[in-house]
Amino acid sequence: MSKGDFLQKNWCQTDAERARRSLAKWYDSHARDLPWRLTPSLYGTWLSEIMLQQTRVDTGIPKWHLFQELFPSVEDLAQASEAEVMKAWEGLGYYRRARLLHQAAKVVVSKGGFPENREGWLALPGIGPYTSAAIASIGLGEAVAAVDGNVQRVMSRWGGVTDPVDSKTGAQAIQGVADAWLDAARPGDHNQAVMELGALVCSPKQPRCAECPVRFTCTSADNPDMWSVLPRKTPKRKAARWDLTWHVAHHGNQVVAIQRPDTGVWATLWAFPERAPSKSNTPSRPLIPDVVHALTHKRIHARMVGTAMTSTEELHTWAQEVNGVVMTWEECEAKAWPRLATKVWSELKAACMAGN
DNA sequence: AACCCGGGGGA
DNA sequence: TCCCCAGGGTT
Repeated sequence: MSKGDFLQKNWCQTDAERARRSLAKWYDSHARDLPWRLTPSLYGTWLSEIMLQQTRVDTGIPKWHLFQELFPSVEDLAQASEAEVMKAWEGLGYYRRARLLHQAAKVVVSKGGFPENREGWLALPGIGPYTSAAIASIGLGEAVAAVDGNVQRVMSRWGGVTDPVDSKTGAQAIQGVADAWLDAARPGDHNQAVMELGALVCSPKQPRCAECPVRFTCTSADNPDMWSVLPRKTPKRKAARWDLTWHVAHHGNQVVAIQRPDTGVWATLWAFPERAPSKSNTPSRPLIPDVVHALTHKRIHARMVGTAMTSTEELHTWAQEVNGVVMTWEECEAKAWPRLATKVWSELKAACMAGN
């Protein structure tokens, strides 16, 4: 490191070492009893890290238990069908994670076991810089600093990093602080301690500086002018409106459903056609009030339109046109559907059945 | 570097 | 409403 770099920093290695020791002591008494920490395994750690990508711990816990029950080992996961994995993942979002997890399980089994270092993990589908560092440090004891959203927040505030954390210079600065903090003797506990600190104390709004174990070396401690603007991030576009219509062609207890394309929103999940039946003898009618469903980058205004077909044959003809499938409601429920569908499912079904 | 990809919870 | 969450992949 050059002399100029050192002078621009408002923290030094001694501060980082103090913070590390203080944090370790704090973590000993504040670590949460998360399920994957009780009987640690590479498989359980891997599952948790994939599920917790952009997902809150409290949201991930039930799914982690479900996967442990349905797919107790990486071999079980690899042998399961993609449909089974997607159904288990239903509702958790970012469905590509489930497919990449499944693909990675097959790779792991074909190679006879889990990777033995960070580089090996990084090569697996769905494993990036953060997840590889997390698994390697927690599961293999490799001395690497894992940087997630919590760490970005803690490090930017503590070290006074004002460059956007998602810019090249900002990311390098964050990595520099995280590396300086790293406890190479117990990197797994250390990385989890930093994240725990970010989740429990150094929260996005109203951080609890009075309870913070590293406040004595922190650039932003008790300084709202600092912590309120850190971490800085490049601005994101607001969600665009998406007017979506699902056409539910139904007859008796059967409907026409489609599997969505393998790219784009809700890839490979099941849904209803967005086109209206072309030659139905009966008029279409809205089944339920329009639904507003917010995604990160799309604000969906969904209209559910039903068409009562006059026969099962007509249902099949329409299914062929849209490359769909005729299924009973019960058969539909065995597939993985977007949250938009599951949250109105019972009303949708009732409205269709009432229209027959 | 910018964009895409879900869904939910807290302020 | 807005922001953020144990991010990764694609362009």
